[in-house]
Amino acid sequence: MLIGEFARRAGVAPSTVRFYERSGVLKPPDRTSGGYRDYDEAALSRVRYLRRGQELGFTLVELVELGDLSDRVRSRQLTAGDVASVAHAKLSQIDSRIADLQRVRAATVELLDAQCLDPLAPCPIVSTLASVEPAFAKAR
Amino acid sequence: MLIGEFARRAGVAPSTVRFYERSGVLKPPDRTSGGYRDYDEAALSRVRYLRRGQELGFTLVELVELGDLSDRVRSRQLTAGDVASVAHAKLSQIDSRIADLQRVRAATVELLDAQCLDPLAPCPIVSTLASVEPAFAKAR
DNA sequence: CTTGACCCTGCACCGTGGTGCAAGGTCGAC
DNA sequence: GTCGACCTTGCACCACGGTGCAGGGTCAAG
Repeated sequence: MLIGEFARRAGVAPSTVRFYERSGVLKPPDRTSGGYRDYDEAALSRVRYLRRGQELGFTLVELVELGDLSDRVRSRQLTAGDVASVAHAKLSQIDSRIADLQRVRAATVELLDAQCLDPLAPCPIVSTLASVEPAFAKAR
Repeated sequence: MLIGEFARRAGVAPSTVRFYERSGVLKPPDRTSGGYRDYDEAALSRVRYLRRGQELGFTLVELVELGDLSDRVRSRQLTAGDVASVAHAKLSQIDSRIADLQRVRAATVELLDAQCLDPLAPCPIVSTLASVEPAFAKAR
């Protein structure tokens, strides 16, 4: 499969596919006799994995690391303990992100319930976001 | 309050505060007689609001728009319907983001339960991210 | 009246995640 | 054999969210 069809099926631009290769997050495919990139289904999964992960807020570097991690697990170069500690850390990150979003969601529902339409009350979304201690804000 | 103390209390670097001003997301503060920026508590809330929103994945532009929106609601320049349609759109965005994260969370828990330690099975996180149709992936 | 901590402006630079373009090569159809 | 669609490389450029530095000013303490 040449880059045009490949990119279409992956839902990205050909230039993005070349960019992924250049960046080292997608391994260089085989080439046809004419020098064209020739992709297989595995490469398609890889790109979909990257796109999906990006949508969820992971960086390309994190996605590469995550993939490497699961590779090392499969090739038994990693103990269960190694994985557990990485997974635990990731889990608490994800949990606090979900909790944050649920707070914003609740504030949005409040907004929808027209509580924010009272010109004297502060917008619940804005005040939810504003009322945060610096120590918390620093935890990025 | 001068920029140093202000930045410390907001949990950001002074250069970041100047950047926010330059970018138009933080309104220029008063100046002391010596020409120093002189911040008040309201500015502090504003920066905390921006940082918090950024953590939740909003861009600076979105946060400015959100703030403007709630200002216009308070000054009655906007109808309830205007707000409702914006809020509805935001709500479904937030909901699908939460659902996505919960899927990744479930996959991470699976990983923790050592299901991924079977060298023959695919890592549930990686496969959750990879098994996505392009139509879905395009919906950004 | 100097020293040191802090502040000012302007400008260049950084990483991340791409997009666009020029100049040229490949290939199937006509 | 030439047309058009597609591919190649390399390089420049973009938006975003900053960071860093030079060259200079302000101000309180000693």
